This record gives sequence, structure tokens and C-alpha cells, in this order.
Amino acid sequence: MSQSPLSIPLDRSSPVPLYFQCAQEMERRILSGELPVGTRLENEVVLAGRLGLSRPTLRRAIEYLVDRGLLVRKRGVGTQVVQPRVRRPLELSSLYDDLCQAGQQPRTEVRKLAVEPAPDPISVALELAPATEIYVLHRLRFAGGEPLALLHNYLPTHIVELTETMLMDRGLYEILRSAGVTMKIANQTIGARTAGQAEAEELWEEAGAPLLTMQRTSYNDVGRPVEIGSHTYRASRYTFELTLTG
Amino acid sequence: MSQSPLSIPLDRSSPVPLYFQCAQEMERRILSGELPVGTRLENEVVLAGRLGLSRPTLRRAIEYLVDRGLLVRKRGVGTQVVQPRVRRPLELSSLYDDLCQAGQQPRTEVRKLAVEPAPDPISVALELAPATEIYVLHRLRFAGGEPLALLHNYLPTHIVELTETMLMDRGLYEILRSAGVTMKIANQTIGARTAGQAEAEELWEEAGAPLLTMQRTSYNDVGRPVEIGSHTYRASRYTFELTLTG
DNA sequence: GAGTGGTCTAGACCACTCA
DNA sequence: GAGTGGTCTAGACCACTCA
Repeated sequence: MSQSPLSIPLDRSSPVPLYFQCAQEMERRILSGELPVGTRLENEVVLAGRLGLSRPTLRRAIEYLVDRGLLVRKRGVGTQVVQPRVRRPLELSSLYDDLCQAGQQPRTEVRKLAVEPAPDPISVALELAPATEIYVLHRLRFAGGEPLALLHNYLPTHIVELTETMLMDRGLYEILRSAGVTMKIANQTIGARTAGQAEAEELWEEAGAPLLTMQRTSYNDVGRPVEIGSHTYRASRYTFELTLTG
Repeated sequence: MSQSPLSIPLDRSSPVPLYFQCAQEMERRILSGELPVGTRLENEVVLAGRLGLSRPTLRRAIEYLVDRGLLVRKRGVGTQVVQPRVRRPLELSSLYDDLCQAGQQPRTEVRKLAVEPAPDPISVALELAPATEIYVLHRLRFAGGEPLALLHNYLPTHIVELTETMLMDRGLYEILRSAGVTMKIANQTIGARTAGQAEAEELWEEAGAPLLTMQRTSYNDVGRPVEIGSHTYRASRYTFELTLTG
């Protein structure tokens, strides 16, 4: 449990906040091993003085790293580097982006893109008047040349204009984001069932094969629903990974 | 979008921090509807003055509610009440506690409780020397009189002493917590498969029935692994619900 | 240009931990 | 009792939003 007199270069002319510059540099040193697991930081008052920051600003940097699971603080004891365990702090992410990042070369077939009156459960969940016209979207997502998932989505028409071309090149979340729609929160339900004949054929599986299912409703920054997804994944090729904190 | 001159009673002699008293009272008013969705708070300087708090303290209260998805802040614009959408901010929770809360009367059958040398993948994941002795625990969890899940767990022996009796009455997480073990973070992988003959019988399903699977490694506050779980749920009776934020 | 939240300072007092 | 993080204050200047 070594101590470490930390020195961090800060650029006060940068638009990047000082607490964030500080946090990022500390994160880099922890992940690179320069600050090994078990290292104890100097106390906040001394460290703030050394870095030329006020204590609240330093505390904000430390808080950021505590939230991300890289440091632990104990009152009366001190602040210590811990083994980072977070895969990712469970962000609102899109399958398309995840596959891109994993180098899986996603491809999308648009099976249906229509504007139709919303069925009752959908209009209720989207908080629209009954039978309001909405986008109904069916896609088949491929990765590495094989089908991975059937994606069904329902969206109000007023938030974005969708075309088949843009849906082939990009994930739905990215399209929404670039249209200025902010997705802030989503409720998901993950379950499993076995494949029927039709979807088995679409997904190159046998009837009775295990499938992962995910229903999701996404909400924007003021809590209005912006999208419903009802997706089906081949269990043989897909799992959900998540990190919980408590 | 009404404005609201907020007045909150604060007890400065209480050990509960002022920012938290403030946040909890605001949360109560939002959830009770006294502060309806869309309400705009006064600006931070004025509100801090009205409440008799410094602005940083008020900001800390607001931050807490922003994190929980009850308020949104926009620079240059203001702070506004939003529709709460969080089922729960995805905590590290135990199946046993969840079932209790849902009034499902969980029951546990302990199928195996043994101390055995750890197989290689387990000792690696628990960061123990090869073949270190560990607890191997198999349980069958019932809810509402029917089997719900097969629970397999692996734990180092030095962190807690387990007996069959205590495992029948309580969830594993509660036992660990009351033994002073803090679970801080967990990585989970959720997947699906179909049931084999043996587990189908244990779970009162047919062979080939869909099952949800969850592998989990839990870590304590300094990032040491404390438990591995490998669980199998009846897809007909169980789903994972979670709330994502971004 | 008026109003908003975002960042930052330089202190203060306190509760907790541990030898 | 020495050392630590937790809370709180009363300011300051700034970037952003919107009419």
C-alpha cells in the first residue's frame, strides 16, 4: 500500500474543467498501472495544495473516479486505488454501435418501414392518442455475415423522419441522436423463449432454438417516451453484459 | 410550466446532511405530485437564498435528484421536474430480497453445501491459488410454491461461514452483508438456452423449455472477488428488469 | 442583454478511524 | 490525539440560452 506524491499538469486556459482534467489524468495513470492497485493517495488537503486546486475541485475529480469504481474513499482512513472491475457502467447503448466497436461489421436489412395507426398498447406506452400514426419498423441485424437479431421498433412520427437508406447505414439510436433527440433513460425487460418456425428461418436457427428477448421503452430528457423496441436475439450468438453497482 | 416558490423545513441539529434533507423533501413532493411534472424551479441563487442554504449545498441536493432522473437541468434555461421513469436505478440486489418485496414468499432448498477444491476457472475468477478450498453451493429457489431458479454459487471460505440452516431462511447476499462483506460491484452476463432433462425436472419444465441464464462475479469495495453465481431461471416465470441511463 | 446553470476558490467545522 | 474524508459557506467569474 504505497503512498504516491501525485503531480498533474493542468491547463487553466483550456475549456475542459480542471476537475475533469485532473480526473482523466488520474484515470489514465490507474489504468496504465502508474498508480497500481492499493496505492493510497495523499489526503485531500495536501493533494489539493500540491496540484494547485481548491479542495472542492479536487474532491469533484476524486468523486468522479469513485463513481467509476477506480477509487475508494473511507472517512478517517483515506483514498485508495482499487482494481477496476467495470466493463462499462451500463450505458444506454445501441446494438449497432456495440457491434461496430467489437469489430463485428454489422449489416441491417430493413424488412418493413411503414407509417400506421398505433395499436392500443403501443399508443399507450408512447403516450399518444389512440390510433395516432407511428413508424413501424422491422429490421434484421447481421453481424459477421450471420443474422443476429430481429429488431422491431415503434416511434412517433413527429420526432424524426426515417428512410430505408439511412436505416441501412446507421443504428436507430444514432439517427435519433443526430436528429436532436436525446435518449436519457430506458426501461428494459430481458427474457427468453423458444423460436417459432418463421423467426427460426429468419435467424438461421431451428424451431425451438432458445432466443433472448428484450423489450425497451426509451424516454428523452424530460421523460417523454420516444421509442419502443421489441427485439429478439439468437441466444447462441448473443448475451447481455452489464455491470451493477450498489 | 408553472413556477414554484419552494419552502423546505431544514433541521440543522439533525445528523442528516442538509443537502440530503433538502433532496428527500423535494423527492417526496415530486412523487406525491405537489411538484407536478413540468414545474420549473426557481434559479439556484434565489432558491438557495429562500431555503437558507449556500448555493453549493442546494446544487448538491439538485444533483442528487438529477442523477435519480427526477429533475433536468439545462444551462441558460433552468431546472425542471420530469416524469420519473426509473423502476429502480439498477442496484446490486438479491433475488431473495426482490421476491420478498414482491410478496412472493420465497423458499430455498439447499441441494449441496460443501467445501471443495476450486476447479481452475473458479479459482482464477476468485483470484485464489489453484485448488484452494471454496464453498460450493447449489440451491433451488421456490416462489409462490413453484420452482423459479437453480442457483449455483462459489465463495472463498475465509469471508464467511455458511450453514444449511441460515441458507434456508435468508438470501446469500443478506448473509454476506451481515457478515460484514460489502458487495460493491458485479459483472453479469445474461443469456438463454434450452433445458436439459435433469434441470427440466428440477424446475418442473419440459426438456427443451427456454431458460434464462445469469453468470455473475461480485466484488467488494476494494475490488476483490467475493462470490461467483451461475443461475438458471425458468423463462416462463422470470425476466430481468432494468433501467439504463445515458 | 438578462437570466440561467457550470466551475472554482479559500476557507470552516465536524465525525469518523486507528494507533 | 493525530489524521482522514464529509459537509457547508459566501462568494467569484464564466458559458450558454433565448428573446
